[in-house]
Amino acid sequence: MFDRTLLERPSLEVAPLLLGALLTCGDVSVRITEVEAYLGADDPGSHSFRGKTKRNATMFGEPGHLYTYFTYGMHVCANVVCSPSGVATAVLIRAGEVVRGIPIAEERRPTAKNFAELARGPARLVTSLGILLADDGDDLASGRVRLDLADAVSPFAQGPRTGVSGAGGTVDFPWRFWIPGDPTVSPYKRSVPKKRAPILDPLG
DNA sequence: CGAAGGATTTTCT
DNA sequence: GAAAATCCTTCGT
Repeated sequence: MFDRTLLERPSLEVAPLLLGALLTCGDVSVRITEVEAYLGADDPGSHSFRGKTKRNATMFGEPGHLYTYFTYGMHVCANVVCSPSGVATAVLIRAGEVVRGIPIAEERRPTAKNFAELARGPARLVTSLGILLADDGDDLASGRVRLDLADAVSPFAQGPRTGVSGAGGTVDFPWRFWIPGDPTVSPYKRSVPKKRAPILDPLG
């Protein structure tokens, strides 16, 4: 099931609807367990904050398309474009559970020590599925990468977004959504980071 | 288990 | 030229 009208809403409303949904590329499918909403004008952490560029053009287009981007010199991340054309919001897919094509995913992610690590983390999920930078802009209803909202009904938890540095990371907004207790949700940044002050030794 | 540092290149200032 | 919506390895407890 793919309903584009659901995705025409702002990413903050769409994000929880994606939990439990199925993302498929080729012979591998992932059940989405963790996402983050990215807004437009009011969100310094969003790629679309400073207007349209060559990289983020897909975010400004029709909802229900795939927005992929290259980051940290080696990683690709995947988003679902939300909001009507001209309004740039999107939901970053942060983690999921591989439910089909596990042997293929294991081959692509040899460093994964167990099934939960196959797609735990945005770049890992993209690697397991085999999503490419070239898939940017694809229609999730008919493209190489597809989204199925059929089972997207799960209880969800909500908390601060993670991994966002710069201006967008100085304030914690509850723009991250996940399925509580799921082993595939990123463990290294919790909903309430410990964030202890560094322990200083007065004697040096 | 947690903290810290390196890898590596695109993008925008 | 600096920062970046990350991941992996290593080292310490």
